Formats: sequence, C-alpha cells, structure tokens
Amino acid sequence: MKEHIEELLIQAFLHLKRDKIVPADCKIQPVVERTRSPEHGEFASNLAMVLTKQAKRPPKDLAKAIINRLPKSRQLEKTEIAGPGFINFFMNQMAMASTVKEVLRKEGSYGHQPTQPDRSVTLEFVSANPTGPLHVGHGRGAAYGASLACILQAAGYEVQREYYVNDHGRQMDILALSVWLRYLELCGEKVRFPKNGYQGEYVYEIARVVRNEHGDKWRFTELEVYDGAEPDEGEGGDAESHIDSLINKASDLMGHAGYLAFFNASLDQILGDIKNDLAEFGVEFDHWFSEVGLEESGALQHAIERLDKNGYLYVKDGATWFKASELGDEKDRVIVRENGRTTYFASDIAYLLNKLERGFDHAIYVWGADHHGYIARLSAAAKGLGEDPENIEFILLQFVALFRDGEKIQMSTRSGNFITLRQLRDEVSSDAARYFFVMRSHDQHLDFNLDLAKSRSNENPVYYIQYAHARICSVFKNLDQMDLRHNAAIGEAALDRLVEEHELGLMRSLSRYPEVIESSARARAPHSMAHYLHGLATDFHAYYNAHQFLVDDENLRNARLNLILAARMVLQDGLSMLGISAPEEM
RNA sequence: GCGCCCGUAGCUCAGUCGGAUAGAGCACCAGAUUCCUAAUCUGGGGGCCGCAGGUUCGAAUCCUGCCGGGCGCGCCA
Repeated sequence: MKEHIEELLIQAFLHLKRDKIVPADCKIQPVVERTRSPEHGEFASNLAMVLTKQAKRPPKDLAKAIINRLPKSRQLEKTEIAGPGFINFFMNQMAMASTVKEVLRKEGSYGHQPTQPDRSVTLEFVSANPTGPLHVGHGRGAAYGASLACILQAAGYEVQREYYVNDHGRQMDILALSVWLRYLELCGEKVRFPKNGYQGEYVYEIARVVRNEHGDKWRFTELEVYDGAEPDEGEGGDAESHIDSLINKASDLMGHAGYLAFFNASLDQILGDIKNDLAEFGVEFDHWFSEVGLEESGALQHAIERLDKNGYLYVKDGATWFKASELGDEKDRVIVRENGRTTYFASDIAYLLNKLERGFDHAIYVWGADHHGYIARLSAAAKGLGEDPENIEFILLQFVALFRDGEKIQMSTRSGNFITLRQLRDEVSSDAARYFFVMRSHDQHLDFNLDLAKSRSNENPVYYIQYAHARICSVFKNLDQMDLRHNAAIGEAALDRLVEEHELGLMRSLSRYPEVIESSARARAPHSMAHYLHGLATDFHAYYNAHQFLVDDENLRNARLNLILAARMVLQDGLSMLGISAPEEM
C-alpha cells in the first residue's frame, strides 16, 4: 500500500518536471510516511515542502500542483493538503480490506520479501567462551541474534547464523586445570584451589565424568602438584603466573594425552551444554566455527600472509605487529607473540577473512558493550586485508541487570556467582525471557524485572500478546461448537462490511506489518517487532470487546472471521520471529 | 585522560530519513461482564524531551560545549 502511494508520487513528480514547475535536473526521493492519527489519513508526504526551494514556490501551491498530477487510483478515497504543506492520503475501505485478502492468500509469508541475491549475510552472535554455562548476558545476545536473523530473512536476506567457539587459548587451559584439580579432590587429594580458577559447581561435574571414565589414572599427590609451582596471589605471588605454572605442571605430570583428556572432556561437556541450552531457548545456529580449526586449516597463516603481503606487518621485540594505527586504530597490535604463539586477535582476523572468502556480502557481529574497543581493531584488520570495512557491521548490546523484589541482583562471573540462562528460563519461562530480552532497543541497558516476567497476570506483556492469539483460536472453537463453519470465500466477498472504527484500526495495523519487517530489519531492531505485536494485540482486544464476531448475519460473520484469522496469522508469524510460542489456549 | 553508549511522564521505555497537538506499559483515580476467555476493555490526571548555544520553513531527532550515569582503553581470552 505504501509502495502504491510512492509510485503515485513519482508519477506526479515526473509530470511536474515535464510541466517545468520544477527544474528537469531536480532529483528527490519522495518521503511517504504513516500519519500519526487517522485524522490525517493513512499516509503523508512532505514532497511539496522539500521541493519548495528548487521550485521557488510556496509549499501549498506545490502540493496543489502535485495533487492535480496524481494518477487515478482505485485505492484512494481522497487527498488533502494539511499543516505547512503535507499531502495526506486517505485510503478507501476497499484498499484497507484488501490487506485481509492478502494476508489470507499469503498465509505465513505475508509481509516477507523474497530472498535477494546480493543480500547474503553472516550473523555471528553469542560466541561465549566454552568455559562455563551461559549467563543472562549471553541470553540477551542469543535472543537478539536469533530474532534479528529471522527478521532479516523475512526482509529478504540470506542469513547464516554463526557461533565462534574459542576452543583454544589460555582460558581453556585454566578450565582444564580447574577440572583436573577438582578431579584430584574427588580422588581424595587435598588441593589449594587457585584464586583465578573456575569456581563453579559445574567444574566438579566434569571432573566426575572424567573420573567415572578413567578412574584414578591421573591422580597425583598434593606434594607432586605444587612442587616448584609459583605462589598464588594470597601467598605473596601473582595469580596469573601461579596458574600458568600449575598448567605446565599438569602437562608434565599427566603427559600430553592425559592433559588432552581433561581439556577435551571440558570442551565437549560445556559446549554440549551450551548447545543444548540454546536449543531449549529456541536459538539455532547454522555453523559452529572452531578457533582451533583456523589453525589446522591454515586459515590463520593465510590471513597473516595476506597482511604481510599488503605491507601491514613488522617485527619488534621478537613479536610480529600489525600496523593497526595506520588504519584507524589507536595503536599497533601484536599478532604473533614473542613466544611464537598467535594472539586471539590473529584468530579474529583469520576468521573475518574466512567469512568474506566464503562469499558473504556482509558480516554482522553482535557483541556485548564491553567489546566496543575491538571495533576499531577489527575494522583496521578488514582494511589491512584489503577488504571493504563497509561490509562489516558491529552491533553492541548493553548490559542486563536482573531485578527481584525491586532490588538489583549482583553478579560476577569469576566467583561463579551468576544467574545462568538456564536458571532464568526455568524461573520465568523461555517465552517470557525471549520477549523481555528483545523488548528494549539493543543500545539501552536492560532492566530485567523477574517478578514481572514470571507473573501470569495482566501486567505481563508476553501473555497479553499470546492471549490475543489464544482468544482468536477460541473464537473458532466456539464456531465449531455452534456447528458453523468459517467460509473464507463468503467472508472475502463481504469484506466491504468491515466499516467499524475497530475494524479499520485492525486492518491498518495489519497493513503496516510489511513495513515493520522492513524497518526492523534495516534498523537491526527486533524491539520494534515486539512493540508492533503488542500494538496489534491491543487493536484486537479492543475490537473483541467492542463487537461480537459470531453474529447471525452470515456475510458479516465470515468477513469478521477473515479479519481475525488474518490477525491470528500475523501474530503467529511475528511471535515466531521472536522465538515465542503462539498458544491456542491459555 | 581518551573513546563508545545512554539521559523523554512517579517507574520502565518507544519515537524510522528532521515534520503536524511528544506516545505506550506499569503505578494512581473512576467505570464496563445475562454476550466469542476479565490474562480483556473504556475514560482521566500526569512532560523544562538533562542544561546551554547553533544549523532551518520546522529540532526529542542533526552539530558544538557542559552536567549526570554505564562500559572500555593488555604480547588476556
């Protein structure tokens, strides 16, 4: 419908040029937007106002000239000039009702764009280190990324959902060590658990699994473990070097195979748990990308060579540096450390190159707000690789704070004192969690009210939307019990009977759906979809209270059923994009 | 210190590319059900859009400065 108005305006604009009212070289993109209130019709355009300067005529004259040149349209009731020079477009009832027809004809694909060939995108999100269970912050990333992926697909993008697995590096070593120490405890050894080790209860779980499988095969005494180790922070030493010395000790005592057993058991179990957790949250990935794989496949070397070939590498103090400062970053960055090991950043670069070489037009990264310092760095890397940084996009999610009984819950990852995504889902349900995570703009801090999210009451917006869907289903059940059938053909023929304010309002909301998909995809804003669905539910509930659907008049009844069926389809489709169920009864 | 994000009703937040009288939910007050689910609906009060300048036909929106809050600035991952 909006496109139709735009088309009319483009035609009128061409006529203006032909009639020399505006210069022939005048170029302008007419802006058509929804009006704020039906008093102003459905759509408004500011075309006359933006042409004022070039045409050297007052906006109202121009508006009149434009209206006189609009092609005839069967959808238009009338046009008006309003305010400082807006052209308001009033749609007729038939145009409004045609939305219902379109929704029913297209069913779940109403408002969806066909996949465009130049719109392939890789969307990376969550990518939490596999060193422990996902917490609520990851939950926001998961809900946001999964919803955005669906919305982008509906808007015509081909989307690959990726999770980058940091299965390499020091944090994994610390985890493997932590598991080994807990394993020794289970064997009956006394250990002094390091300050910077992973403290969570899940570490015992993994240790238990290893011990069940291998018994006391890798048991060593306290004396053997701590012999020659650096002192911990509380013992007058440095926490980091203490833990490094213990990691080395673990390898020495157990040998590579033994160490690997703990390393792999940790990775397998935690990654398995994460995958399971996300699946239960309705979040699926197309690709789990392993950091280790980057080294094994030679992608890491390939990326380093590319930077070198482009002249962006140099050696200083035994390390290999990337000239990031020449490409917009604040300083140069180490790629290969003095000890010969590559940095995490090197893997990031290799992964980026890999994404682009797989042929994606666009790469989106969804990160926590604490990562914003990496944007300049990775953009610099893109330039250094000879790629267009325009094709790489970073979305930062602000933090989540949980509130219970009006008080903020304090969390810290290191101490193992955090609320996991799984606990949150158990407490408030996946549906509520998915909605609450995306109900706010991604650049807003999120105050997550646990009491509200789990309340089964009218205060909870999730249930409000779901209830609208359930109510519609219920109407059709009642129809069944009255031994009546919904006849969509009769309904379609009688759509001109839908003239009540509430009906026009509901149809107006339905007609906006394609625009909502488009704009929330463009703005990377699943929250606008959430807001839209809430508004659609409001329109439906108001209609429900104001009018009876199951009336004796067969034509009117079927027309109304067509309308609410269309509403049901859009509610269902929109909820599914947000990963929220659409229950048939509540 | 430098960089990024935020500041809109009592609270939590929408507000698209600058557009008409700045909106929603919660809370508060007053009402609605012999009728398809009251997890619903109707009405009402409530605003220095952080502050000060600038850009223009027009600014919550763009620019500059300031104030307040959050986050980040490793040969860590």
